[in-house]
Amino acid sequence: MVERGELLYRTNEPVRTIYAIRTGSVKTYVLTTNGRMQITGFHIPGELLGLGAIAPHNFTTEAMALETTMVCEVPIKVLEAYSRKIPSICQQMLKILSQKIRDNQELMLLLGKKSANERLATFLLSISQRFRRRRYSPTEFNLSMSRNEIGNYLGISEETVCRVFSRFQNEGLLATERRQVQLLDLERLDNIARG
Amino acid sequence: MVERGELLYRTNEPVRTIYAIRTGSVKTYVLTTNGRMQITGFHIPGELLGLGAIAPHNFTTEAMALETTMVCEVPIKVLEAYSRKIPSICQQMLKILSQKIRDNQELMLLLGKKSANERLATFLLSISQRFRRRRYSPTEFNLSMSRNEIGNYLGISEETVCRVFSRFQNEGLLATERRQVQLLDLERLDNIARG
DNA sequence: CGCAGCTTTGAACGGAGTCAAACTAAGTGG
DNA sequence: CCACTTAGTTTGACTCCGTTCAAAGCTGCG
Repeated sequence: MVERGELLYRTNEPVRTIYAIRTGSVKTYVLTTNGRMQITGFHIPGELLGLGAIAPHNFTTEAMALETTMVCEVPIKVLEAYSRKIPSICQQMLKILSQKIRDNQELMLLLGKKSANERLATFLLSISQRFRRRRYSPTEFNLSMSRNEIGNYLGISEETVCRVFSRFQNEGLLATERRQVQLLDLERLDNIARG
Repeated sequence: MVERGELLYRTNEPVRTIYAIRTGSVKTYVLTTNGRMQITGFHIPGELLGLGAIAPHNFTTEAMALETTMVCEVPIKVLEAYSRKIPSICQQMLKILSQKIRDNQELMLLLGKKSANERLATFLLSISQRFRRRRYSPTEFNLSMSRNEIGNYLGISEETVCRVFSRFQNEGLLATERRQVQLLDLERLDNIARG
């Protein structure tokens, strides 16, 4: 159980456990030597955290709770014990790391090649799809992260995030009241996201 | 043996073999549905290609030779056979995927948070370090990729790449004649790269 | 030689950043 | 319970970095 703003782990810390999110949400990010931050992911219940650092043995990212969050901690020792008994565990872990690589590739494409409109549309649809998979409403949800955090993640300023939200609202693509969002035209959002 | 411009593999193709580069160089990239491209890495002798796609079983990136390149192909079957005999192979693969995730995190930081100057300085120093590790000169080398490809990788236009090269040359940080580069002040470049 | 591709530089434009200010919601403590 | 504080959101005005468009120069190859 961690409160908003608390860290699950920090950069360079040895990896002792990995985390499964039960409730709440978490952001992960990397830091430059001079303190700049790039958020690399937002994580919701059902997702695993920390596996990406399992081979270097030290965390390369930091994880902070966006709200009160319940996590299930799995000690590395336990994981190793299982993987000796069941070799397919290693296959599973390869699969999870592969998925992470693909997610990162998508984010790089966004950061390197997309406009502000395309970035926010992509972001909202990605949230929508993850909620759909978990049987939450894919069109009406509450964002647990601030405009600032969205902007950081998407590589744009928080003001630009606000402006794009306003534009989308004026064009009837969505309705938003602070962090409450209702997607009104998924198809058109999809067209924008694809560029 | 592949010639400049030839593909080692393409997106969605099933993964039958992975590749070790012997000589030459290769770029890997992801594509959007509408054909935009983001280069995700340049690869030099000694590096492995294709492992990132081992779990989804289909390539998510494409790999193209930047020049005449010799690769050693390792069939997945062989890899699997070994990994049944030697479990530590799986650990090795986890390590390689972890490294790839860290590389991608660094690139995301660059794409999301760095200026054009910082991007090119970071890029040149990264090349420099990789050459140093392979016992090539870390200060004098020949780039195998075009300005256009550098720009695509760094998320800036080819013209901006040219302009930053010119700036750096005027400030005595490096000397460049087309693709031949000589780094003259690693320390100052490092300061720029850190931002 | 002549062409095609790559590189370089200039000029003008524009999207997003920055700075600033008004507004809102949510705490917090008296 | 309410005044006050604080964090977050929104909008406007201006600026600037990097893009785009255009043109000229260079290089290597057929």
